[in-house]
Amino acid sequence: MQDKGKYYITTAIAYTSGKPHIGNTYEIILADCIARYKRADGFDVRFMTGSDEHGQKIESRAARAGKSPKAFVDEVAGEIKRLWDLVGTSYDRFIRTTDPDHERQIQKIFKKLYDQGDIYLGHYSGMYCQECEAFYTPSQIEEEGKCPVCGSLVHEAQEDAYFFRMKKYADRLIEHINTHPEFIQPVSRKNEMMNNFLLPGLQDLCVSRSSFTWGIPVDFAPGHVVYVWLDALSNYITGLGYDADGNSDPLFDKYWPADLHLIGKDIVRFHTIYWPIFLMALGVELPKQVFGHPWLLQGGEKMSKTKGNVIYADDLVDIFGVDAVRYFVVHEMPYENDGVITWELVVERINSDLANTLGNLVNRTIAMSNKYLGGTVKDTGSFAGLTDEEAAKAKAFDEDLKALVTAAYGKVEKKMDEIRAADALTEIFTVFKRLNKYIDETEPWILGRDEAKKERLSTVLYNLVEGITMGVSLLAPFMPETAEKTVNMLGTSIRDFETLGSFGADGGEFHVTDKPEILFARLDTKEVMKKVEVIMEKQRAAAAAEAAADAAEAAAKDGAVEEKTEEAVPEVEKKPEVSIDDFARCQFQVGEIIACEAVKKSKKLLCSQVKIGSEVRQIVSGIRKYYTPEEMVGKKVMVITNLKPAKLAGLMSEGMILCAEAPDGSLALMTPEAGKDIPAGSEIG
RNA sequence: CGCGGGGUGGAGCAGUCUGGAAGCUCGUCGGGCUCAUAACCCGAAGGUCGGAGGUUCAAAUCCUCCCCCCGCUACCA
Repeated sequence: MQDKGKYYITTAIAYTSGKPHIGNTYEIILADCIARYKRADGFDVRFMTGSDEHGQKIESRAARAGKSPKAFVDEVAGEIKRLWDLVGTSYDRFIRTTDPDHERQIQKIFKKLYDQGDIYLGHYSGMYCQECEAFYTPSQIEEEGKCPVCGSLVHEAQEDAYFFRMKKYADRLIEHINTHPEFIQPVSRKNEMMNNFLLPGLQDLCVSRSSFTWGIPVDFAPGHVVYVWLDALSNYITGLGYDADGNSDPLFDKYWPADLHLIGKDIVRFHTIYWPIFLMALGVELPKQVFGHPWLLQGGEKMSKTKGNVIYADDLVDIFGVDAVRYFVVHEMPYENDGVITWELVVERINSDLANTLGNLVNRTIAMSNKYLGGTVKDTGSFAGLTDEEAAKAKAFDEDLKALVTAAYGKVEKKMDEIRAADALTEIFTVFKRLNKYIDETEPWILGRDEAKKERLSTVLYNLVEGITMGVSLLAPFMPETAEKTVNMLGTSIRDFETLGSFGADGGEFHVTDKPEILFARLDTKEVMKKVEVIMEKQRAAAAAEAAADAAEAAAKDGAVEEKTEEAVPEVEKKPEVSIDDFARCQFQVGEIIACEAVKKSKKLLCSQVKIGSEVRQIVSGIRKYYTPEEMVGKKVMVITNLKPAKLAGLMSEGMILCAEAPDGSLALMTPEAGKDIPAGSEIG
């Protein structure tokens, strides 16, 4: 095979705070498809992925689990690696930021940057959210001191910290981006980076922390650990044996700079601004390209545990098999917009593309080869037994078929060069669709009835076997197991890409198996959904347990501050004991809702007129998601009536209608027992 | 005027940068075929490309204004 040089591809390293879902796994699968494709295409490929294991969040998760941070990340990294292996990824190294060689290099890099004046000591102050591991400006903080992102409490924090002088390199980076239009992909991201960060002026980046200990120690500054981005991003070079003192491993010299950093669109900024600047400071070449891929959404929404709609790779693989999952995620992801996954969509794709188009094609080809020719097909080149007219038609069919099949590689290559993997798959499947059509054109079952046309029949089936083999060879990087199984059944082998330009490169005779296996059986959505229900049920239970633990932890940390938690089981945070007098200060009464309408300016609020004894009060409630204005009217509800009035979405609210909140967040009104006629205004106590 | 992403035949999308016959997959309907996994092949119906203006010989594509949907943000007593 011809040598096209080296190709170094990386994925983002996964954060070891929990199990990655299929959206995260997509990135690894895509990277693997590219890596396998490049290998097959003649490149010397190095493919690296791994896990990001430091930080305060992990420190506290570990503490909660009663484990040391190392034991905790060992477990999670093991889980991540298991998933990556499960989907068949062919990485050359799975790097962990806790690997000793990585840690040692990070310390040296930090020292080097400090010594040359790129890093300086300063201090950081602001409101800090532990859950997000981020500081927020006062304007971002919600009332009650909550984090704008995750809603947990933020703390006033100040700490000594080392900073990196970003401005120093900004002009060089802008120049680089302008002169290398391929550097940031898709291009829309490039404009975002330029307009939002680079052109307004970069802020220095905090690169150390002293408020927690689970990180790589800064060796010359006790109490400081290296903060996430310098630590995590550097994996791309430490994983190749980069050495800050100039004694890098030959691997580094060979594979760096990276040809492609494949990452999610949310971390484009770090990879196209901070990472290149770090490299400039180190005097190391910049990566050639950063591709920020879109997200895979569950039915149009982000996957979240509290919504209970997370889809995991292992569950998908259990039900559909590895290759079907790989096919789905790669095929379904558009280039720039987010893709959608639902269980139903997976079934649909598998049935139409994998079972009907590919599986059935292979099956019918093998069946006919056995039925008519005893399993041996060969290119006879003969049109014996055909009329001149039939022969002419036959020739035209063959030529048309061969033209399409031999052109496929070029088309796929072009798509893969642009990292348009979904389009590449589509190109490959047009080959299989064309082959199905060829069967109808040539009608082998009719040829099979006439002994005189047997040679032509053999050629037809040979063309099919050959065409499938060529198509499947292109498919192999995406669906390795399927490709292997198919060529085994056909009695052929996976072809080198460089042979795909000509038809019949591998000889003129094949022997297909007499025991064909169904590659992809058609699936019944209902059957699949039954299994899915079981999985989702399990997941909800697990999420409930985790959320309860989170809530407990938050409560322990913040003291008994009242907080609306999202726990999924009715394990409610305990409040401090109150005296009967405290309780007696609250006044609860029965109210009857006499009118109710949705609040225009809000999505969540209902505005009710509530009759309480002789007065009518206006109360605004956040229950629109669970009750319509119509069904509210006439209900008798429990109201706290001496609550200080407040303005909500511009409307006065004089009191609060009490509800019970179920684990999933849904609400139910508290109403007097059915059958007892309690007048509106009655006191509850 | 909070930020961002969208609105293209029943569903999901491509096409928009670089104007030039509206395309793909699924579904529906009709036909063909019987080798095959009720699969495969052919054909048809179905869209004023969110709306209104404008530029142009020509607009899904460029310009202006407006409407709607989805995230984020805020209200959730």
